[in-house]
Amino acid sequence: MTQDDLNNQLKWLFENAMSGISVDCVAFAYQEERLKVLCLRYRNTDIWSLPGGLVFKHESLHQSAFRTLQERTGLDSIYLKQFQTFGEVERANIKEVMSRLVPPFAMEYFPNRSISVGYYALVNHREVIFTQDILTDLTAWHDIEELPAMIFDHVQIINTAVKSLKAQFDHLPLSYHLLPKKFTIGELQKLHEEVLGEKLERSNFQKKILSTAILERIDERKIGGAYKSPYLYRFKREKYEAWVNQVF
Amino acid sequence: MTQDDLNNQLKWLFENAMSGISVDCVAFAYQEERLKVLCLRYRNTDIWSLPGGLVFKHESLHQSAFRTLQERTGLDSIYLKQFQTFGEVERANIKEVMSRLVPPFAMEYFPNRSISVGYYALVNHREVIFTQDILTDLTAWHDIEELPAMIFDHVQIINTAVKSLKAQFDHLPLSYHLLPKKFTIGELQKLHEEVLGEKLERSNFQKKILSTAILERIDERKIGGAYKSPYLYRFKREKYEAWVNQVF
DNA sequence: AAACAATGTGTAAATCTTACACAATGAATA
DNA sequence: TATTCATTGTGTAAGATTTACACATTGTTT
Repeated sequence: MTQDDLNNQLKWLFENAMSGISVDCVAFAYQEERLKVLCLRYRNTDIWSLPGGLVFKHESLHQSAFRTLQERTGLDSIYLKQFQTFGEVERANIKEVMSRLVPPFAMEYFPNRSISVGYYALVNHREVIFTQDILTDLTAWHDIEELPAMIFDHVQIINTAVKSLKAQFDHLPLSYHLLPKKFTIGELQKLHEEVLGEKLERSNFQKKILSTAILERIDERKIGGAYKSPYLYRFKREKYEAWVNQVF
Repeated sequence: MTQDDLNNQLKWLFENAMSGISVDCVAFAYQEERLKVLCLRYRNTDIWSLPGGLVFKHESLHQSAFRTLQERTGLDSIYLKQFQTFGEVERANIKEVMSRLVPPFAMEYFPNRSISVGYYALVNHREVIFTQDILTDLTAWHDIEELPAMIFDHVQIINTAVKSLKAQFDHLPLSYHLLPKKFTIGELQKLHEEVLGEKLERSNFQKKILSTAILERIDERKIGGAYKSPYLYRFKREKYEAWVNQVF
């Protein structure tokens, strides 16, 4: 990677993208019974950021968010939801931060102010294959309670995304995107408790979930766990898709 | 208004505002038992649009939405809520539409594509004093079921705003912004029915509303109505403000 | 003065939520 | 191998909330 390469890449990017606007993605995964967020580390620093970037002139906001995450994770099925746009004047001290992350000659490309459209994504971390890019050298899942130092207002963006996720989680079968294909009701309950931030009563949770009939029991039990082996379930494709179409 | 005036005004505007991004406001009012939206008519045309415009380099998105509505309505107390950002590539055929609304020389200022951040507002139409600007000659309330021909995707933006309003109306005392200071439970119920799009059972509605204790009964009855005069109520300031602070 | 429709209040039925009980299961323990 | 035991699956009663409807009250309408 030479200086010319970076220069050409940035030049091309800023010529083909809209100015003053970017998309940031809060990609959630459920790993080791905790909610995690996908974060990127800038090369040779301990400064992190959300995946995201400029919007090409020929792509929609949604397409931009999808492309960004696809490049990072290799996934081609990602649940994406726009949740808020961040437009405070001082939200991103671009010049100050970027002067520490890119070579001086590249600074001319960055604007004084940028507005960020926030999307949250739900992904199955088991299917993710990370890819790095020109500016970053590490991609990692971070517990939402233990975030690293992040640029701009990215911590605030994450916190807002968590609130939106909480608010919508009850109504929608969002667990579909976070759990493995087969799972137990206990695992599903743990996920709900983690997202909602409160304990749920086991037997009532089971009845409530099963009464929606969106799950189907598999003729197979979870082995290797402690004590009695619970049944495994999976989402019913028809039911799930009916819901997707209903809410658009 | 000379051509020079318009030219100077547009030149100044595009120099001092961010490019490629705008704010559009869906201002709701409750008038004659119907939900209405504030619309603007372009001079010498029958083409309408939402109030909104470019974001100045020194103002936040929220400030921009507030300024726009304040200039139009004279109000200095407006409930504002960002609800969605619209970023489809083809959402606004700017060149095509603007060529019919402004003189040819002004066309150079308009970009090919613009992203719109949508805010909905709740206003008390009784306190509104309309003001026109350089491009528009009429400001009017339109029933959300009978919208005029509008530019770009403004009809879609309105429909999305209505959905957001519906989704939030149950949880929040939004009626506060739409009703006069004093009102009857019957009037409040009509408003709820209009927003939610369904009939509500009278006596249950009354009990539910009063059980929240956010209203206080005034020692006064509504006169001039048909048959028995109902009590008048108003929102309790403490209760309402407690809620505002709680939700931020 | 009587009729009337909207209003204020009450209540029982139906539904949903919550709390807890208990037997079944199969891994853990001895 | 037998016993223990935490987890799981299911049931049920109490409590809370929602829904439907009844009825007396009120001030206008006739």
